[in-house]
Amino acid sequence: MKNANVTITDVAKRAGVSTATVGRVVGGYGTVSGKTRDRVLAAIDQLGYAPNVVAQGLRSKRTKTIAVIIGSVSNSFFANMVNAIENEAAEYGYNVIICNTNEEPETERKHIKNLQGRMIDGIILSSACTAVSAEQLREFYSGDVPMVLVDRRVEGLELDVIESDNFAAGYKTTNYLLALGHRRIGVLGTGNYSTINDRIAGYQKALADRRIELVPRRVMTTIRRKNHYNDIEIDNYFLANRDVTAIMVLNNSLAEAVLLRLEKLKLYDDRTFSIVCWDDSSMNKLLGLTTVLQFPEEIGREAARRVIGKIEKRTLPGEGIGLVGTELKIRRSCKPL
Amino acid sequence: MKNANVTITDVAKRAGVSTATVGRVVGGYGTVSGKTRDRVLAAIDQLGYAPNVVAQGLRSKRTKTIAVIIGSVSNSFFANMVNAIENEAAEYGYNVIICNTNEEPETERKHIKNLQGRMIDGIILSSACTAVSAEQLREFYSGDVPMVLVDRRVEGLELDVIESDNFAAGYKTTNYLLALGHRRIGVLGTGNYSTINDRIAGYQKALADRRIELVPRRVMTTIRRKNHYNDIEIDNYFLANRDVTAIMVLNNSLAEAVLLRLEKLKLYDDRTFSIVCWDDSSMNKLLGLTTVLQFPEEIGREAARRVIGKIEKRTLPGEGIGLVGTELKIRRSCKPL
DNA sequence: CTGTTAGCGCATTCAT
DNA sequence: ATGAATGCGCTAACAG
Repeated sequence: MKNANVTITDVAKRAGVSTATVGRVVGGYGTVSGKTRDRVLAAIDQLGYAPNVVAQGLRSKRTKTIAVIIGSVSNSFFANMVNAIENEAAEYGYNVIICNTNEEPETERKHIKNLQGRMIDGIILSSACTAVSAEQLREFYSGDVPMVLVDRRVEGLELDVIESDNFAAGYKTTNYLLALGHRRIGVLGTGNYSTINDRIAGYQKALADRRIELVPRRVMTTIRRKNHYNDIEIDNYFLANRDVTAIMVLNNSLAEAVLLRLEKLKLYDDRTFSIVCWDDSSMNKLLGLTTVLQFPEEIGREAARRVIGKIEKRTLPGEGIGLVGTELKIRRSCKPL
Repeated sequence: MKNANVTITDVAKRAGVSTATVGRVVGGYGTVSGKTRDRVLAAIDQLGYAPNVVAQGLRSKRTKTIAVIIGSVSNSFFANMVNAIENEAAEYGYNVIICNTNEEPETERKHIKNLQGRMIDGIILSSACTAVSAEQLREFYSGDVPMVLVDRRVEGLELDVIESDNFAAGYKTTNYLLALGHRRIGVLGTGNYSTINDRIAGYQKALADRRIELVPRRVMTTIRRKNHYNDIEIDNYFLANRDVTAIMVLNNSLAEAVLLRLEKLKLYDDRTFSIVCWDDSSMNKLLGLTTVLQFPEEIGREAARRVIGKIEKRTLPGEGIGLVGTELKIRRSCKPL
């Protein structure tokens, strides 16, 4: 890549004007006569001048950069979200820096610390922390840099959040299974994030609506150890819950592990029960799995607009939606009882 | 996030030394007495000072940032690669900016143009361009900024490349099918990238080794229109190639489309032929698809080390491997004839 | 071993 | 409408 060696001074010399004037036409502020503008433009073109964003940043405190902090870009939900963020940001001339936390609060802390010195204009955060103490809060966020939360809420962080309507999703999915006649419905999820908790809350509400007893052992939310799942735990769940006739698997990554175990246990082949998954994939399509579709692209797009709006202190068109809907895509993995 | 408002000057005042001295202890260069170092360190700690990377960059021409230019982070191969790049870069204190080209050379051009002014230290590029004219080449790259290619080679760009050994993969996969007794083997792929071409070259070599005739109609490489596949084209392929007994699908994204069509056409269910896919996924595992595994993490890791090595003009441990091996994961989708 | 000084490229106030 | 001058926060000579 060519280096940005040609500076505003070179352009000024070439055009026979001062650097201030060049700055005016490049930055589009102040007033410049048509004639000099043309001359400057010509010089810029001839020299192939591109403004040095770093110098601009140092001077103006704006680096046209936003950071996205997520668990991992390998997660397809985040990948699609980041993709949308990047596309949207590019529209507005922003670059995006990605930071993987691997879902470790400590790594998240490090990234934020590192970002301190980078004069980032804004942050989009899907935090690995489920709750933040007052003290941490100060370290994490003191209001200088615009920040929006995505996908998950964080207790103690009063910030804009763009997230799926997880409660509604859990509620309508459970109702769908209930309508098919299922009464003993299992739930498997991972982590203590608001996403999972909201979905489970929706599930509970649906049961309560029909005065159906909630059996705690049917809800399991801790099946992970460092990015891979514990097969034994999954097996034990199914052994202890042979009575369930339907299950909801709240994570896309978990679904694969569960199905693999079910195949081993010869449970899924027997069509012993119905199953609903979260987040679509080629697997879900090919296997005909009924799936709750989220729209990470929409969440990403909106999050990008939201931060950029805050950065530029203006309202971007379409801004305002914090809750993004979901769709229950019915395929053939749920049967009436 | 807190802003990086406390500067080197504040620290200097606090510690009762000059800014130069602070710079020395922060930057770890020059010589500082133990006593003053302690005083500076204490001041830094008290003030919560973090160096302003933007100012550092402007001054030292090093922003500790590398850019990754890819088709899309939504592509799981790239997502895993980017993930590894970010992890590795973080180890060395670098941030990574992602740029999606959507596989459009024009968008790629725009990103590179934008990057010009950002004082990026290095670039990792998976180009949407299959060949670059000498003129374009000059615009793209003049050697000032270290750049390495990943996944794909670009004709006319004499740069380090980190890629899968696609030729070997195509060769061994074809030989595997030949060993099972297949003689009429179909190939479906997308794009004119070196990846696809190399795999096909391996296929051709394997056939030639056994003096088996190459039938052009069995090789199809143009089934895409703007990120989605043309079902009719896929159907036509299979109608025109009813005689093939095995197929190799060279793209992960294409595999899904192909399987979906096969399901519709009732071809796969009939076990009419054997199938090998590229790049693993939950679908491949659940469906028992024999798959050529690539290692995007390894490619990403190596690419990161390579650019950083070039940036810092030193050799990082383990550096040097440009060709990353693949693994033919045999499952149950290929049957002897 | 440490301080002084001079920019890096640009935006911006103050003159003119 | 335009130019001169200043400084953003830091590094790197150069002195001492």
